[in-house]
Amino acid sequence: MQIKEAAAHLGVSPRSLRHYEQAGLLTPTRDANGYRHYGPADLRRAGRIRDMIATGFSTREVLAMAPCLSDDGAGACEAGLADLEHKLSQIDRLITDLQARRRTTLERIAQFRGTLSNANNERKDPGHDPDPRIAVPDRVPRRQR
Amino acid sequence: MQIKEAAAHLGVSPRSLRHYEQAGLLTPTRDANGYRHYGPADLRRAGRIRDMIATGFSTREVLAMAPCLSDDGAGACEAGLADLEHKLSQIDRLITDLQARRRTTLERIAQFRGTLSNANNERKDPGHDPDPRIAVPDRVPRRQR
DNA sequence: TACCCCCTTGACATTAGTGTCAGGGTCAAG
DNA sequence: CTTGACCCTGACACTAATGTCAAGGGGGTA
Repeated sequence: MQIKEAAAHLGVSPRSLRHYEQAGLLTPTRDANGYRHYGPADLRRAGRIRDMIATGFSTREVLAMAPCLSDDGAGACEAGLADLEHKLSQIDRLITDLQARRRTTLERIAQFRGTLSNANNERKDPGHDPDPRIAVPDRVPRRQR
Repeated sequence: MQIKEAAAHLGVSPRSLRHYEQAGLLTPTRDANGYRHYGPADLRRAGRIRDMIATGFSTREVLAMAPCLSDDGAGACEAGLADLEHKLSQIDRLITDLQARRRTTLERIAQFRGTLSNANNERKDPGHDPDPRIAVPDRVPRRQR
């Protein structure tokens, strides 16, 4: 599969695929004419990279846990595991918050619609009090290099 | 609470807080001397913004769903809701993938350790075959402006 | 009062991801 | 053989997030 088709499948630009490759994250084979060839494994890997990038990882960070990215090889993944779990917890926190906000928002909308449909209902918002806890992620000013 | 303390609580730099403010995401009050004052609501909001940014949203995207960000007000949030659910699904996909990869990685490590502790065990990796489906996010080249 | 630490705004620098273009090759269809 | 649609590399541009510095003010404490 050539780069344009692979990019289309992944929903990214060919430019981005080349960028991932340049960052050392992806190494598609080359056809005799020098064209990049993306096999199924390359597509899976690229999909993971694409998701990582889309979720706030930098290519350097992804590279740091590259061993965890490949389909095979349980090798030197321990190093990246900490980073991975750590980012996972960050994302979990956000997800939880997002879902909570989504729930309360839907409730508000439902209530709003209810208020509209029988306007004489004077029930006030009970105040559902979002979790006031401030989650503190570790400050990593910018990956040293 | 002044900016330095707020930033410390949130795990970001004062510079970033000013940046969020400049992007129209946050509006802390000002003390008589002109210093920014961050109340609990400001901290909660800033925490959400920080998480959004850390998870790949741009300030423009966050701004687009600003109504959904405040503690109160179920108002014009519908517009942002689509974006929000949409990104939520992206994140869900990644989370699922990450958790799956984490599971299999842990399995590999466990197996590796097992292989080490009794080296005469010649059992091969059964090949757990990660989901080959390539999830395709919608291609949004770059938010038009 | 002097000192220190915090604050303000504004400017400039850096980095990452990405778009886009130029100059040139591959290859299949007409 | 020409044409059109791909591909390649390399370069330049843009944007967003962030760091950092300069110039100056606020305010508590020795």
